[in-house]
Amino acid sequence: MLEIDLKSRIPIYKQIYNQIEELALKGVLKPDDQILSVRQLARLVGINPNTITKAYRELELNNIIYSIAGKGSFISPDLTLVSMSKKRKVFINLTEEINQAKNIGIQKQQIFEIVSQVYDTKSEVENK
Amino acid sequence: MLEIDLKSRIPIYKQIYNQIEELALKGVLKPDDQILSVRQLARLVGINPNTITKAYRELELNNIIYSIAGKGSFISPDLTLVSMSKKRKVFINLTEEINQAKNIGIQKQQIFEIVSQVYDTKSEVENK
Amino acid sequence: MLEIDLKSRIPIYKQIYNQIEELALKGVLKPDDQILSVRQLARLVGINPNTITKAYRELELNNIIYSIAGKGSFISPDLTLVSMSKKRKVFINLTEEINQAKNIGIQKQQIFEIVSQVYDTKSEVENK
Amino acid sequence: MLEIDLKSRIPIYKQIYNQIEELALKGVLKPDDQILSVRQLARLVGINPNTITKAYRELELNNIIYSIAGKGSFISPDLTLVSMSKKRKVFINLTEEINQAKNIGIQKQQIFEIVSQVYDTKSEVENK
DNA sequence: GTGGTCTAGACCACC
DNA sequence: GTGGTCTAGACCACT
Repeated sequence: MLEIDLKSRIPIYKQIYNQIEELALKGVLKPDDQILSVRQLARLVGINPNTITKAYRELELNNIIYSIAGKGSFISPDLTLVSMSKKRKVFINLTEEINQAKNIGIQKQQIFEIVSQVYDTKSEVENK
Repeated sequence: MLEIDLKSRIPIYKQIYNQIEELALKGVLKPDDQILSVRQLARLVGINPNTITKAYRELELNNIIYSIAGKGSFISPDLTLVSMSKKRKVFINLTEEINQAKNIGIQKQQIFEIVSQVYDTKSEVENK
Repeated sequence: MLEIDLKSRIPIYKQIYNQIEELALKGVLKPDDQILSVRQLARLVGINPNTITKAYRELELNNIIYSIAGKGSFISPDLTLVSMSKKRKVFINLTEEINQAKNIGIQKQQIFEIVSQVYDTKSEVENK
Repeated sequence: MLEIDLKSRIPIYKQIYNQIEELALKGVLKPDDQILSVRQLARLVGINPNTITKAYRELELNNIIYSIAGKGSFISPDLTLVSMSKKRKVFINLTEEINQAKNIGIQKQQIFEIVSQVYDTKSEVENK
């Protein structure tokens, strides 16, 4: 289900966060789907459960999953809201960065190349 | 000299910042050139001097201009350093943002549209 | 938490900036700690919220804090980087300023006095 | 009279500026003393006259010398004013830098060491 | 509630 | 004249 790169500069908990978020926002995981428990996932990917807990905590803070004590963790039902607000953020940030690029004289064409390069390579898990 | 869009969702001070940065980094404004005073520019574009001050302050913090109380504001002499370090940052951030956009399912085409929208805004310098 | 001297020739926003920077870089405030909101701090020290905003803005531009509209302001997680690059800068600038002082005939003793004056200002953290 | 370091990162005109300023502020050159003409000094130190001109122009702008067409250049009579305002600036900058040093946890003792190091080495011409 | 932006108007020191 | 600081009060979007 998940791929962890132990050598990456991206913290492991963030890699887990990003992949679950992506699966949820893209609809692979449906609302109210139960996801693996902290311990199950920890065993599966061979990572300390505390790290998984940290990822789940952040996912819960951002309303991507919800956890019920004694039962498990589930995908939030109101993901469209999350998705919308996240999309808005990305749009704003992207516009800002493109503006910066324009300011220093980078050509439109160069940006198209970066875009193509990102979209035409395998999925990366870069996030912030 | 500058064009302000009061209806834009980009803050006024940021619009001013962007345009002066662009003029400076592209070399239209030369090192040690004096730029309009806070009050002059405020009168010219019809907005509050505090808003101009905010833009100038930010420009100064980023070493794009320097201000001398009682004398005026001037283009920094060492813009190549700014430009170099900025170029690196912009490439990194841009790639990261595009990656995020991809991760949440935004299509390549939509990004091209944002790019075009930013680049096709009229601008005094955009004539190459 | 903070002490403001309204009669000081150092601007209020700079006093606030300095004290929060000091608390953050010395590790009293930990990464991701939430700090007082603009309005809370304004009420606490009895000055205008805009002045606090100015201090926080500067702290954010220098990556010492980060602010999220609607949530609050927090200590940056990557303070070691800030601290490192800042240390280099301070050493260079300090040496340069001392050199200038020497060049215009200021005595060593006078500089020692300034240093003592700055360091012997009461401060919550100055207890080592 | 003057020492020029062609390999220094400090611009030659600035080196000349600094040394004449130092001689004037320390009283080695007295008010209304005539200094070498641009051409004389250029020949003496083996530098292009344009560079000397630039140094003299800045000295005149800062009221350290005054030039009379056809007669030559002279040390300003009101150097105490210059000296005072320059001293004030240095005091302010120095205080600011020491504050910064304090903020990142540099000890008083370390600053004393830098001061001693600067004062106990031969005169440097560092300036900004 | 939060931070972000903007205005209007004031006073200061420096040039 | 210049930039720098500060106040008082307003509106916005987001949580």
